[in-house]
Amino acid sequence: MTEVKDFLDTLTPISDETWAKISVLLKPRLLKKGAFFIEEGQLAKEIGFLYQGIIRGFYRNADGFEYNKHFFTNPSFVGGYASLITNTPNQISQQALSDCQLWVANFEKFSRLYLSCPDLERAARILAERFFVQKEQREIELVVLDADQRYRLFQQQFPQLENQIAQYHIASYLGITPTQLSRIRRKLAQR
Amino acid sequence: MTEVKDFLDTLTPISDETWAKISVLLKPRLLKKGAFFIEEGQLAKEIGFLYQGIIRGFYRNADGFEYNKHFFTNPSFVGGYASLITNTPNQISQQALSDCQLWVANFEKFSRLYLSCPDLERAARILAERFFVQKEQREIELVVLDADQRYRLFQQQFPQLENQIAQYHIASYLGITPTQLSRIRRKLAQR
DNA sequence: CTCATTTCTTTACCTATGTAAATGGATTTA
DNA sequence: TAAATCCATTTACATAGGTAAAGAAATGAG
Repeated sequence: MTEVKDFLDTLTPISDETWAKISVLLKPRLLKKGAFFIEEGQLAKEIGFLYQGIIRGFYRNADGFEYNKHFFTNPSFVGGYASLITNTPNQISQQALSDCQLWVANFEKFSRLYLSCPDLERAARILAERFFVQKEQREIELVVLDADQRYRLFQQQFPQLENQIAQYHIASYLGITPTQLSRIRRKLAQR
Repeated sequence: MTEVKDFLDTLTPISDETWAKISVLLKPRLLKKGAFFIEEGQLAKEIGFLYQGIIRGFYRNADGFEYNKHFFTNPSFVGGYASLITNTPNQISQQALSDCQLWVANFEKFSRLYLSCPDLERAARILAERFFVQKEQREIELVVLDADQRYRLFQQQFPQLENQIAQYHIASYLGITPTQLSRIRRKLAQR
């Protein structure tokens, strides 16, 4: 479980007492490629820590249209964050794009520790702040950049991912169709 | 200053001791229509609480292109949140769209209170979580909805705002040009 | 009230991207 | 190996939205 402790310590130092309380909540879980960690429409109950593998988080509407919001690569927290926080049903799903290994905890128990562990609540604050900063950045990119700039940015931000996942997942992350991504790739290759 | 206390209490109850420490940091400020609270390129130093007026937060690139990320209406915290958190220069600016009244505090002093006031750090955590949820929602809307659906959503979410600010500010919030917004408005009016 | 400025709308044209369908390569399954 | 499936690419066409410029309407200053 050292993966979790190390990650938390990068946010803020976690005391041994706090870590003792956290660690008893963590259970190992394997997720086979294609399996879901969370699905839309359900109330999220668990928070996960991905220490091996790739997970996509995506929005799916009633027509079956899918938009890949994010690719999670280890190390990273995963889970229906908005659902956990607001206690409303998940709008998004998370699915393994490779075989994955996680530590999983009940979020209700986890977040109850905030009351007795200010250092953990601090870590949670810092994590939420970082999530916000990431989302704000993504928002700007979606509006200000066109699709081929977003594609090149994706290549920089996830350099190892392009060969590991399907093109249509990348297209979906960029907010375009596989057709358009193919056009962009052709144009870029012509130089 | 009760506006600030009341707002914090909606996040989590704030003790009298904590409030005493916060309140000495707060200074009143007037912002005339058109004035900036923060500007891009600078390091943010202050956090503000808007209790009267309208402020736009926007991104501006090197070509002068502007994208209105958000409209702040009272009551609301304002400030270069990402800049404050990450201690990097602001990417965004915030400008008064009407005469505004704020309470302003030095963020460094404010956030140092987290160490001695767990209830304030809790409020900060909850606020960051809410900001994240808002941004995630906005991201989905930008990708999944087309411009006229986003326009109708804007009308619902800011019902009082449409008559108070310029069309081109709304267009910029929607991620389109005033030309396109005008086309959308014409089409909607024809029904 | 009048003139000047700003904002909104309209038009013509152009581009990025979507849709649907066909093709061919790659991978999986029988 | 053969068949079936999945995936990336390509093509033709349709549409949302951008750009530039002009005109109309609203706002503001003197």
